[in-house]
Amino acid sequence: MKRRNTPTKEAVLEVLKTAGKAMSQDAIEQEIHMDINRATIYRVLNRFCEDGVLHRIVADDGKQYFALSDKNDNNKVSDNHFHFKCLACDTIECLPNEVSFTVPNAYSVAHMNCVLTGICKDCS
Amino acid sequence: MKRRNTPTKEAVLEVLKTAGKAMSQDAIEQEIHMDINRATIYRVLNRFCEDGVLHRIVADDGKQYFALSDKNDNNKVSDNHFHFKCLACDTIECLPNEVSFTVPNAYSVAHMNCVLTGICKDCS
DNA sequence: CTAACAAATGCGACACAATTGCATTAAAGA
DNA sequence: TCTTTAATGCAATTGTGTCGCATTTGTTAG
Ligand SMILES: [Mn+2]
Ligand SMILES: [Mn+2]
Ligand SMILES: [Zn+2]
Ligand SMILES: [Zn+2]
Repeated sequence: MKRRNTPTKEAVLEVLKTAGKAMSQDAIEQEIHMDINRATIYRVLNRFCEDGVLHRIVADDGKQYFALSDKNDNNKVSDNHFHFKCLACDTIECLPNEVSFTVPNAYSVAHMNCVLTGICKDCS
Repeated sequence: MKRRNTPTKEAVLEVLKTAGKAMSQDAIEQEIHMDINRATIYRVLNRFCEDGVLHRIVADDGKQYFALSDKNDNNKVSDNHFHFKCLACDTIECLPNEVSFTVPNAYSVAHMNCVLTGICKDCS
């Protein structure tokens, strides 16, 4: 079960670091200058999510997008921030703003997927 | 462009009213005791969303769920509340709690899709 | 009540995202 | 260098949602 270092892993991570925004599998594949199989990219992305290196955002198009995770002090993944999808430039990004919520009694929240849609700073 | 009343429309609405929670197309189809085509149900649901009768939630499984809209005073649809997906009973429901957010300067928000996941009151 | 128009439906095909089984390749430690 | 098994490529598969087109049916005008 120990993870191995592979060119694919590094390439995927590099693309996401450079982009600085959330990306889908096909967007990543386009940016990678290597011929890597679709399924492999998905597997790499899923493993990164399991390991807390990335986090997954599901947008209202039903597609999965992936972005780097900043782990906090406790090495715990935090997906507790809003995401923003721009209707103009079609970019999905992590906002710094935390999701603050209250839920009715006896509900407990394990994780969240919150996407705001509108016009981003670059397109306004 | 004027809408017509059909048995399908009424059946779909009835199912959603009775359920009192968000449902996917296939869940609705199972609950309807009529043989209605998949595409037709989708078209009915889409029309209801256009008309503000329903609103659409995209969960983190990438699927669309539909729930009744309470229109507010101005007859405007409000999807600005949290949704909750229970990991135990697999139910998706509208929470009464509003989504309050702040976004960085020059961002403008048109709509939102916020789903919290965890354990609901019935399952805790 | 009937005819005419167009909205709604059924059916099949399609598009697309994501996953899976299985044979093959290659990373890492001994 | 050898062994182990994680990672990959490929093809097939699953699943959701949409679309074109012929047909049906709700609505309204006459
Ligand atoms: Mn994020
Ligand atoms: Mn809702
Ligand atoms: Zn933008
Ligand atoms: Zn529950």
